[in-house]
Formats: sequence, C-alpha cells, structure tokens
Amino acid sequence: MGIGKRDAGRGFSGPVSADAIYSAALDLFSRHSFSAIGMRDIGDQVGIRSGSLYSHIGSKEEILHRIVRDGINNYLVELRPIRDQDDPAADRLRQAIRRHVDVMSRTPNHTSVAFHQWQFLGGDAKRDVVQLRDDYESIFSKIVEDGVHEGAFRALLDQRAAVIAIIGMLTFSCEWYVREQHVSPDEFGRSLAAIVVDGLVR
Amino acid sequence: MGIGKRDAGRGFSGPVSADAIYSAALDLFSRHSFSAIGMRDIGDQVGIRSGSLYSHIGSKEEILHRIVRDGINNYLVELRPIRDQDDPAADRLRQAIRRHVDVMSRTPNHTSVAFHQWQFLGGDAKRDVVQLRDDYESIFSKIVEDGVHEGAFRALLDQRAAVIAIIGMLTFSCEWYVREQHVSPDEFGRSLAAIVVDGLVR
DNA sequence: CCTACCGATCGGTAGG
DNA sequence: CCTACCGATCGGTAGG
Repeated sequence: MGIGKRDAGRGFSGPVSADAIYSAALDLFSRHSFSAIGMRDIGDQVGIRSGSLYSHIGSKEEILHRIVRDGINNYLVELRPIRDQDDPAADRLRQAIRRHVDVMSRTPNHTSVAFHQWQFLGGDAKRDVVQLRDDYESIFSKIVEDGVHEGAFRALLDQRAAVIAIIGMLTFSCEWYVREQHVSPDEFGRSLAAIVVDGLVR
Repeated sequence: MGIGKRDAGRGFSGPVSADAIYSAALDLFSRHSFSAIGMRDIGDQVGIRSGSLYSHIGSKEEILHRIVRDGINNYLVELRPIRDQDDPAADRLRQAIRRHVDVMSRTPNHTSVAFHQWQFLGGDAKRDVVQLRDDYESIFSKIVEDGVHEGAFRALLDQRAAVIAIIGMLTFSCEWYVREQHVSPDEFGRSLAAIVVDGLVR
C-alpha cells in the first residue's frame, strides 16, 4: 500500500484541483453509489490522502450536491427553449425527447448520478435539487398540457400519467442505453419519441 | 433509551418471528435505503436488540435478497400467463401493463425495493436477482416481438428501445404513483397502456 | 499535502 | 433474547 495505491488511476501526479476531485467523484459515484464510495476512495483516485481533500472541498455531500445540480442543469438549459417554441405540442414533445437522449448520451455519468442518487442528499441540498427536478418535470407538464388544449392529444388522457410515463421512460432508459449502445443516440431518441407520441400500433 | 426505544413502532411485544423481521426491514428499506438502515434500526422496529436478530436471520444482505426476490416474483407469476395467452400482442401488452400497475399498487414496498435497491446486493445474490430481472424483461421482449411479427406494431420500430421504454415507464412511475395516488390503480394502468400502445396523438 | 488521530457507527459474534 | 464487545471503517479535524 501507500505510493502504489495512491497513484492508481492517475496518469500524472501534479497538484490536485477541486475540479479533479469532483470529476473523480463523479466517475466513482456513477460506477458504484454514493454510500459505497468513501473519501479514501476519492483520495486514491486523485492521488492524495483523504484528509487532504478537505483543503479543496467542503464535504462529501457537497460534492454530490454539485454533481446532481450540474447534472439536472444540463437538461434544463437544453429543454427550456424547446418548451417555449411556437411549434405544435406534438413536435415540441418529439424534440424534447430527442434532445433529452442527446444530453444523456453526452453526460451519461452526470445523468445517472443526478437522476438516481439525489436521494442521498438531505436538508437544504435535497430541497434544492428537488426544486430543480420540479423545474425539469414542469417542462414536460407544460408541453403535455399544451397538447391537450390544442386538441392534438387524446382528450380523455390522464395528463399526470402521461408526464410520469414520459419522464420515467427517459430517466430509466438511460442506464440501459448507455450500457448497450445498440443504436446511435439519434436513432434511440427518434424511437422513444415515436413510441410515446405515435404509439406502438400502426 | 432502552425500553422506550425498543418498543417504538410495535403495538405489542410477543416473541419475534423471522417474518416480522423481514417485514420490518421491508418497511425501513422502502422508506429509506438499504445502506441507510442499520441492524440496530431493524432491531428497534421489532423490539429486540440487533444482536438477537441473528438467531432468526443470517445476514443483512440475506434479508435484502429475499425481499428483492419476492418482489420480482410477484410480477413474474402474474405476467407469465399473460405473455402466453393467444390474444393479439397489442391486447397482451395492454393487459401486461395494467397487471403490472395492479401488482405495484398491491405491493408498493416490495416493488420499490426490488426495482431500485437490488444494486446493493453482490456476488451470488446479485447474479440471482439479475436473472430474475432478465426473466421479467423477457416477458415484454416476447410480446413486443410477437407484435412486430404479427404486423400489428410499426415495422421500423426499434424493438429494444420499445422494451426499454415500457419497462422504464413502469418501473419509474411506481414511486410517483404510490406517492400521489391521483387516480385509481385501474385508471392509471389504462392510461399507461393507452400511451404506449396507442400513443399520445389522436 | 502529510501523518496521526478523533468519535461514531457499522455488521456480526461470544457466552450466557 | 440479553449484555458486552470485536475489528473495521466511516467522515472529518488538528497540527504541522
């Protein structure tokens, strides 16, 4: 132990930045889970002792908070403009689904941590990210609502069920798609959009 | 501490059974998470000291293994017969989705642990439940495949994407539905089936 | 950025 | 089913 372990996973051994610690933690949290990773693991990954991490970061939870926040913001900045366009709701929904898959394919680690591990946060940090999640949800709520008002979506539709179904599909399919990569992100996005908007039956 | 704490959450204080321990753990795991719950919490819940739990159960992980196994089996026993019926694939898919929601509404705690916390298992236990998950997935894979062969589902469809979308929608919507209960389970199941099979646009 | 260490807590066991 | 305790590990701090 000692030197050999501390350098594991690092190609060089210059001074360590806060960003390097966040991205090491991002990698570890996404491959394992927040509770399974210790500060000593993060220290090993960047090549310093766990105690030394605290001159760059405040706490373990603060790291997770930033990762989750950034992970959700990646979606908000891309999806808000789509929500606010003038296109018909069905088109906006297709675009939003495809864009979601695009963001997911570019930020797979942020995504899996942001959507699955925010539960390990507590107190103010949890309240903060729940607010961000609500903002994310409201984008799809708005589009579905518009679609019903336009008369484009079936009228008897349970709007809340539709929103839950869309977000559930997007959130959960992430893990599997990233693992399998059976088609390109663009094709996968088109397929998901077609299923939700047009249905399976022809 | 002591007596008062040990009796917390229990209406009486007879001898403790293994089943009582499993159901106390089920409740705690579903409300919090496997890693956040200690053996001392489970002991408190059933009214005995944590060390005494081990005369009824083997280990903490064994408890989770059984809960996850039972949770997935609840779905397998209900969905396999639907997969094997002679009805058209679109009808079977609608039935399977509605039945899934029905099982979920009857076993919400098992469901949330089985579908979200199996990752805390390792070794043989993990391999075992991954096999059960695969069995569950294959039910929907089969129905989707049948639908494409029948010519009932759109031909250019990415079958794998369809299966991922369906399961993702069902798995993730569980948490939210149980929390919100905005409509009856039957209505919610009908809505999800309509969205996937018929699509949002009319 | 290190060594050394804190108090707390973990799953699990021994012995009765 | 209890008390008492095990070795390990946790996030985080002190002092240099």
